[in-house]
Amino acid sequence: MGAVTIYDVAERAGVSIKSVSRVLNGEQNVSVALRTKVQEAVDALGYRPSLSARSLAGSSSYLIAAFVDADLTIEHWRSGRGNDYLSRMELGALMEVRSSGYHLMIELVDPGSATLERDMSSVLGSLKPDGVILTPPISDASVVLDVLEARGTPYVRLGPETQLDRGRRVYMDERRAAFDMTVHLARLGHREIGFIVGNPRYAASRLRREGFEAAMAQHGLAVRDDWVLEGDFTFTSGFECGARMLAGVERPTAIFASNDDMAFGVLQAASRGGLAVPADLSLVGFDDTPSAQFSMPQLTTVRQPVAEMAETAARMLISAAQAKADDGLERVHQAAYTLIARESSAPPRLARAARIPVS
Amino acid sequence: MGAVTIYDVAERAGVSIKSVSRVLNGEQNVSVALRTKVQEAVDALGYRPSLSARSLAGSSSYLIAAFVDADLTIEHWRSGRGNDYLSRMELGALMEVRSSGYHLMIELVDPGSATLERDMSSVLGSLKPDGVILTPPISDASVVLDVLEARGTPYVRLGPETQLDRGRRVYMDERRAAFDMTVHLARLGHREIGFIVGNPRYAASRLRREGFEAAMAQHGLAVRDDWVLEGDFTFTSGFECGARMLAGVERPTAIFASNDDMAFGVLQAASRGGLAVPADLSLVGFDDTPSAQFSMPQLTTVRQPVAEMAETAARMLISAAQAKADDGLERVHQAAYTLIARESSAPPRLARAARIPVS
DNA sequence: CACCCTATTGACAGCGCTGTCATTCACGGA
DNA sequence: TCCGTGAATGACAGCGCTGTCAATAGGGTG
Repeated sequence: MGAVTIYDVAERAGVSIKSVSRVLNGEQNVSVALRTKVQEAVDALGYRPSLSARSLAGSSSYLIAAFVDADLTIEHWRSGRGNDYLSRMELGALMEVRSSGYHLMIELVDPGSATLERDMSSVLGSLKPDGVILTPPISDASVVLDVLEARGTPYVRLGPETQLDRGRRVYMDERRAAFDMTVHLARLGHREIGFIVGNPRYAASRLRREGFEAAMAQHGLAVRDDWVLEGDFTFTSGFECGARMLAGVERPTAIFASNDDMAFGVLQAASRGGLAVPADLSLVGFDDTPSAQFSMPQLTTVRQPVAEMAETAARMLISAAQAKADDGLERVHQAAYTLIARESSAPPRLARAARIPVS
Repeated sequence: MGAVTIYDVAERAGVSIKSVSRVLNGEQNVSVALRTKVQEAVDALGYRPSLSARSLAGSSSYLIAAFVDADLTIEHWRSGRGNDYLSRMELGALMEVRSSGYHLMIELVDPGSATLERDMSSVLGSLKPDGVILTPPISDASVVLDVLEARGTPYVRLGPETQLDRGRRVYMDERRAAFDMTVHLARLGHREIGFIVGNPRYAASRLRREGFEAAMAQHGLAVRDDWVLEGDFTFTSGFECGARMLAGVERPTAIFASNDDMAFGVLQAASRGGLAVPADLSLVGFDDTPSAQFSMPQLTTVRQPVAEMAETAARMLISAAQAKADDGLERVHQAAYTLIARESSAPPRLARAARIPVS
């Protein structure tokens, strides 16, 4: 009943199990005749090697694990909301992994756990993954890197900020993307630009802010303290920051939120305050969440190619697992972002008067 | 170096490996003294049994697989968009699986493949999962059910429509939810209600439509053919259907889209046509995607507890795997939906004249 | 022709567990 | 006293592969 083993294949092909194994693993020094015989038997029987037997006997497990922050996941789980980043990451990893005959396993990691080191060892010990993908903010958990290195398990960090010399990484130039976005606003004619910072737990928050500030400086624009507010990447925090920033007599003509969710919060706040976007206020975000295309107005934002990045990460790990020598392999990959200008950003109204809401 | 095996534990505890195994698996007839000794050694060494060895030697693999439609996934992957349903499903499954020491593996299945049967056998053969969660539209792929049954692998179908007697299932009463939503509109005073059907590939599309029609009938409202349009669950299709439905001289005072994405499409179309929601048009969706809270107006919709459903599914599978006898286990579970009334639905304007856009 | 090499194939041990069967021991009844 | 019984533990054989090492067969060389 589907329980086809290597013995069945060997018997049918009239060869030893080792030869079957050789063909399956594409080893050298296998005659064409053998290869064909085995291949035929494999096809006829619909044989697929058992993952567990392979990983138990050999040095590779054909498994790639993705480590995801447990807190973040629990938070999403509680709120009943999906995680777009995670989902896109997975899609990418899945596509790559699948085409190479590997499997993907998602593991939750709690970087705050007192027993983190032990937890990690346990997971790695019981799974023996050939490679691990670290997603933010795990990418920067140095204990995790330590354990991984101690075990010699190859890993790729997605969007890490610290200790950039450790391990492999795939990242996007967040700083420059934020810079570009700010320039986009400046070019439209905005001089009074507000900024909403993201969750300090994520490295990206700092980078985006830096990019913003650098661009402002370069264009000779003042960064006003009361127009740089701290959010935490949630809609609610965006709403609050937006409301606060727009409440004053003086208010920015454009707001750059560190992510789309917060931008939607600002949009809501603006609309409550009777301000039209982009007529009265230009608004831009970051991430290109699905909603960015559905919102009214559609949101100008930066698209991060998360799926592609995960694909690259998976590919790096798989080639690392397959290569005998560890050199000559790509260790760092920078992914290209895209600034997507949609409806929510436009030139500011020229007359100051015009900025007073009609109500 | 983390490579702790059962032998190490046995040695440290001064017992046989079999005893360690017994304690680990909570078998009967184990003295308290033994249990404590072993437990101590396990803790001290930070031991975790190897997944592959366990699954190779024993009858269970501690693995739950989720089968996901490959086409759908590829589509999402291409568009660079995450999959909210999938993400929520995973979160739920992950939480449950994790608390029981199981692992979750996502596998893509192409139900249209000519070699589907073989593919399935291969995957099941190489993974040997203790249970499988089927997501729509795989839940209704009878070949998949066949193979699963032939191998005796327990499975849970999420939201299946056909062959309801097969396997276990966790579902939501889509029909009744759509019924309730329609009643919600009728109670607000709407008599001219349009409907946008979902992708025919999904069973839910039919059920939602039936619920709509039943409610209309019960309230003595006419279902107009030109106000029931066929979409495919995408924003674009919603936009098109919406535009078409709102273009005529006569147009509905409310539109019920079979999912949120299409509702957003309608919203866009309405807004292009100068219609305000909900003043000129009430609009409701289905799914409660994240955007539903961020949109303006916020969307009235039905929340499907996907994460909970997946949790339940995982729990069913795990208890099935652990139970010796297969009886007395829950095989069918109905999840509760929630109708979330937000800003996008309101009473229709009374005067017909008022429905002409001000432009 | 003896001899060394390389290409090809097979035999076999073992990876770290679980399942099966055997062993031991204490206890109770005939 | 002897035997049956059940509880507690251990010995050992695999699960289905891969890694290692041995064996065999050509092929070229001096």
